[in-house]
Amino acid sequence: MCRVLGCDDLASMRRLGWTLNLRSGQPLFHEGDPANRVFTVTRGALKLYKLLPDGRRQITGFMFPGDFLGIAVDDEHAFTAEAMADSQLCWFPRNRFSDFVDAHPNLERELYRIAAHELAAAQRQMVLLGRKTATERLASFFLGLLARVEKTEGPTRMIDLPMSRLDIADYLGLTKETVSRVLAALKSKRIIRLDALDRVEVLDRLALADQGEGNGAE
Amino acid sequence: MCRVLGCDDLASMRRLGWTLNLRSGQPLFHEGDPANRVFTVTRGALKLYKLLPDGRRQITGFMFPGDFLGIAVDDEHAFTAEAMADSQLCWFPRNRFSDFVDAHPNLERELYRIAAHELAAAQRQMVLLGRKTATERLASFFLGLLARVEKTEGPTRMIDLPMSRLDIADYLGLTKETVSRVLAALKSKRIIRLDALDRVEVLDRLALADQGEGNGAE
DNA sequence: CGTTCGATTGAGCTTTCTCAAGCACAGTGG
DNA sequence: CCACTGTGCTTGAGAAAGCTCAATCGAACG
Repeated sequence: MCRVLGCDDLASMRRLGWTLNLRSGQPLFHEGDPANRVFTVTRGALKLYKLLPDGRRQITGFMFPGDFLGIAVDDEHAFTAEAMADSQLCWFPRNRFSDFVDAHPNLERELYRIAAHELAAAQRQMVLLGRKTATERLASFFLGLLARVEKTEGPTRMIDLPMSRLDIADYLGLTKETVSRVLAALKSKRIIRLDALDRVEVLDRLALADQGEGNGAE
Repeated sequence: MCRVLGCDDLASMRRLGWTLNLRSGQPLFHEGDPANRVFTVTRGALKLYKLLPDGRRQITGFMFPGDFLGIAVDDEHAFTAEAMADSQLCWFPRNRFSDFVDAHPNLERELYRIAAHELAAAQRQMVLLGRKTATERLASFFLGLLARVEKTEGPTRMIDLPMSRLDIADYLGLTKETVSRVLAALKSKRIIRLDALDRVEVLDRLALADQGEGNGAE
């Protein structure tokens, strides 16, 4: 029904997939759940997060159409996945997926490639969380989203934000209030414009890059 | 001469490996360098880090004997690797390694498994960096080191710290001063003892776990 | 319209950082 | 054998970034 990975020679896999729809706010699975399926996002947007026992939350990533969701250790989900907007996914039973992977060495390699990319992204996020200021975090966040949009849709200055301020805060290791304040500051400096609450226009990408990449003195 | 991965059926690979020695403080490679080799640590300890243009540093991980070092995107290193103590590694040319992997499907799977584990560790570190207090970060750090030591050497209360306070700080997203102060606090609470500057004894593992896992009110 | 919920703004506070001084230990040379 | 020196660690005091709590705003929806 739908494809799970981007590999061109995997079209045959489409026949094995089921479709699943999620309403905004609905969880796909929880941290600790047995990971007996693998997914590809086909529509919408999800957030992935981990919770501390007292409720503090860290969002470890956002998923958009085309993203693969199924890397797991010991067949157990390491995070919760929840729809931020009405979403559609394609899924396979994991054991069937494993069989399929066994039969297709290229797919194994593709899977590894995806994991390596996610690892590199996680390392960049560690730098952000450990060492960047609030302004730098927001700037990096927007540049990352922009790069992602432009990869599929070509050059643009508009970014859609399917996530709330709280989600952004929990992704960047800040509070929603700080996110609001930094957005206000970036607006007043004419670096961004808020077309709507959930839609940002990047007015000055160079200034944003300056702020985002830790070039020392502003 | 030495093995790169833990897979038992890969003993034959040992014949392909070269040995490399590093003095404490010596870099193995830098972020951005072409990644034309893969490594396994056989002795010593390394730190992996990324720098911001202005010099701020985030250590993304530490490597100990048995650890594999070679996951890369686009054959480029995403971080710098530097010896924290005199170290020994085993290495292969990456292209030869790739050929070998092609010929051994199990190895490909093992590689994926390693990447998945590292990704899970990176996600836990994001929670630490984004949401934990200084005390919680140190507690989690010690518990992680302890678990790692115990995995190979059985139950113990002693942890060796081959890294400096600055390294710990740059791993936990703190300053060396804060690390020192938190250590002093944990000492005065009789939760840990400093056998030497680079050697910690865990006196009260439960208290450490309480502090480390975000159980809210202390 | 009134309500609701997320976003924004404000004020004061806390944690952690910064800067600076002091300490301890290892290595060196008198 | 012991001062001397360098380096990393610790401790202190003040500053700052970001957090908390609280009030207000504003768009969406009945």
